[in-house]
Parts: sequence; structure tokens; C-alpha cells
Amino acid sequence: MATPTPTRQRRRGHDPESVLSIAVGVFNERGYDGTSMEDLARALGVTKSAIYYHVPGKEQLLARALDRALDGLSEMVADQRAASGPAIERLEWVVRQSVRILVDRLPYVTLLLRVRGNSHTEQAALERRREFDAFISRLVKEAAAEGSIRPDVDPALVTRLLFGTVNSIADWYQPSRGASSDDVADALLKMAFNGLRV
Amino acid sequence: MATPTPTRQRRRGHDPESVLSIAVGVFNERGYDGTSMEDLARALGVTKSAIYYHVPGKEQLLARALDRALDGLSEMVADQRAASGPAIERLEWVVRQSVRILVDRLPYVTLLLRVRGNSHTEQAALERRREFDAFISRLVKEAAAEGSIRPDVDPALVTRLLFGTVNSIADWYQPSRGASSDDVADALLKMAFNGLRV
DNA sequence: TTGTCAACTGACTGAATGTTCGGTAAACAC
DNA sequence: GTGTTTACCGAACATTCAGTCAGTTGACAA
Repeated sequence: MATPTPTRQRRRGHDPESVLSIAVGVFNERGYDGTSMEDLARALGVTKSAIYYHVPGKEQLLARALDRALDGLSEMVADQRAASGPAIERLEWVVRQSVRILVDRLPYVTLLLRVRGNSHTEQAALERRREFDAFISRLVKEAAAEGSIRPDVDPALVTRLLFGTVNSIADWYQPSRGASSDDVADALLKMAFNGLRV
Repeated sequence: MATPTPTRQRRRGHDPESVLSIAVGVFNERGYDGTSMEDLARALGVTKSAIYYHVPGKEQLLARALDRALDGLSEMVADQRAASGPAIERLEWVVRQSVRILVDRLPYVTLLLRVRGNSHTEQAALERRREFDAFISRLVKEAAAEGSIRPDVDPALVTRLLFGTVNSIADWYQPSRGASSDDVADALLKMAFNGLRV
């Protein structure tokens, strides 16, 4: 045969992808700064030095993880559905998509939400995140200007409360509990848009 | 005179209180694990070793800070106003008080909300915090049972969303922007209880 | 002037940290 | 079999870390 079956059973081991996904899990359990390469090695079932065969170092792991979260948000901002139609409907769509991204990429987004800017990598991620926050802020302001949001609350405050609620999902959401992204988004939108009171 | 004036101008310097309050500020900027004693010393304007004259060590600083946050929550749970009356009104009161405690003790509560359980100190704090969460959870369930909350959302989900929103305030609130604790609580309660839509 | 004491410095220690490197065993290609 | 590649180990590396301790400084009391 000319082509050797490419997916032949190779010697089992890690690759950059499996290292990243396990590492992000540990980062979220113990915090990035609270995680040592020794911790990662233990979680991977190898020695510290083996990690460096797959990835360049600890900070690169963080950078790749943060990009996964930020790329999701960037795609959403670029979507046509975030650009046309009544602002209140676009806002609803953006909230729903944000919840979906948060749930789909839970460990990566969770990590992003905890970044404080201690390194260049973290500062760059915060910068990209700020662009997203500015986008949201404009959207809420438009919805308020169109008269779709109660006028007795400052739109800046609404933005922070609304997306504070979305982001807080990362602190408690567990896929194993059965609630889907849409279940959570439905509940959130009911509460924030129509209120909890009967 | 028998008693030497006790508040005479002593040689200016730090005391355990000023060390704690500055340390907590740095912990919140860089994260507890991301903060070295050298970082603290720089912020205090002294050398590392001077810190140990005032406080026993890094972890004790964390423990004292977390207690400040948790003591506030404990007091609220013990208050009579959290125990009698319609559940929905008690819930509203607890939300408002939670926002007040968060704002009044902002740096301490912020630190508490970021604890992951890496040490015994952190685990003990998480344990105390879980008691508070259980209290809240019961309260929301009661309000739902009394028919004061829309029945089409799971009370457990309501609890997480509502207090996720409260906790997220720590991520953005700045006293210098002028909004008081009550301003924020008003906006939050309007959104969560009555909805943003006009 | 002398003594006391709170507040601090500077030099240090041992442990932990992220990273590097020489070597190696097993799987594969030929 | 022979050579190559993949995935890893173990030992070391320089650096950073929390914490210690003997000594110094300066304000104040007597």
C-alpha cells in the first residue's frame, strides 16, 4: 500500500491538545498561579519534563486557553445577527450566544474570567475582553435609546448587571446537572428581561 | 501626670490593621497566589521582614481578610429581619443587605469570592460560605412555595442566577463612580424582580 | 545622658518553582 | 535486523519564594 493507514493505533500518550485540556482543568481548580508544573504532571500521569515535549511552557498553555475563549466571543461579535434588527432583539441574541459560548467552552471561558493581568499574556487577553465589553455596552445603550429598556436604570449599570449575571454562570454551571445552555439562557432572560415576580 | 497621653504622635509606621488593608488590596490586584511577600513589602514601603513584625505570615493575612467578609454574612443570616415575614420580602431584604456588605467590605468580599480551596484556610472559608449559600437557597425555595416567584424557573437556578448577579458586583463596582450600595441594590432588584423590559 | 522599646533592615536559609538537557525504551519504516 | 522517530524519564539548573534572626535606628522617658 502506498499510504500507511494514518490513524493506525499509535503508542498511546499525550499530545498538545490533551495536555491543554487537562491543564485548563487544573488551572480552574487551583487557579493559574496556584498550579505548579508538578501539579500538571501529576494530573497528566507523566513527569514534569514530559510536558515540555508537547508545549513550550506554562504561560503558553494559558495563552492558548485564553484564545479559545476569546475567539468564541470574537466570532459572535462579527456575526450578522449582532448587527441588524432592533437593539433589544440583538441584545437578547447576544446574551443567549454568550451563555452558549460560556457553556460550550466552559473551562476556557472560566479561566478568562479570572485573569487579572499579571503577565503580558494576561494583559493581552484583558485587552481583547475589553473590546467585547465595549461592544455589549453600546448594544445596551442602543436598546435604551430605542425605548426598549426601563428608563429608570442607568444603561451602564444594566450592562454590568446583565453580563455580570452571564459571567457568574461560570462559577456554578455543571453540565452533569442536566441543564443545557438554552435552559440556562431561558431562565436568565426570563429573570433579567421580565422579572422573577409573578 | 499619671497617664501619658496615649494618642501622642508616635513614630509613624504600620500596624496589623494597615498591613492587612494594604495586603488585601494587592491580593485583589494580583490574586493571592500571584502575590509575593516582596510585592506586599513594596506596597507597604518597607522590607519583607518588617511585615513579619506585624503579622504572623501570608496565610494569616488571608485568614483575617476572609473572616471580615464571612462575619458580615453571618451577622446578616442571624438578623431577625431574615427570619420573619413573607419569604419574598425577606429575600429582597437579604439581597439588599448582601449588596451592602459587598460594597462596605468590598476588598474582603472580593477576596472571598475568588477563593478556590488550595489550603486549609481557604477550605474553611469555603465551608462557611457554603452555609450562607444553603441559607439563601432555602429562602428562595420558600418564596417559590409561597407563590411569590414565577413558577416556570427552577428555584435552584433562580438562587444561582440571583446571587451570581450579586457576587458579580465585586468584579466591577468602584465607589469612586458615585453609585451607592442602595443605588446598585435598587437597580439589581428592579432588573431581577420586575425585569428590564418596559 | 542614659536606657528602653517599637519599628524596622539586611543578610540569610531551605524549600519550591519553571525550565533544560542527556539519555532511553518502545513503536515504526525499510 | 538497522535506523529513525515519538514520548518520555531523571537529574540538574537558576530563580523565586516564605520565613528567620541578629542587629540598627530613632523617639521618648527618667
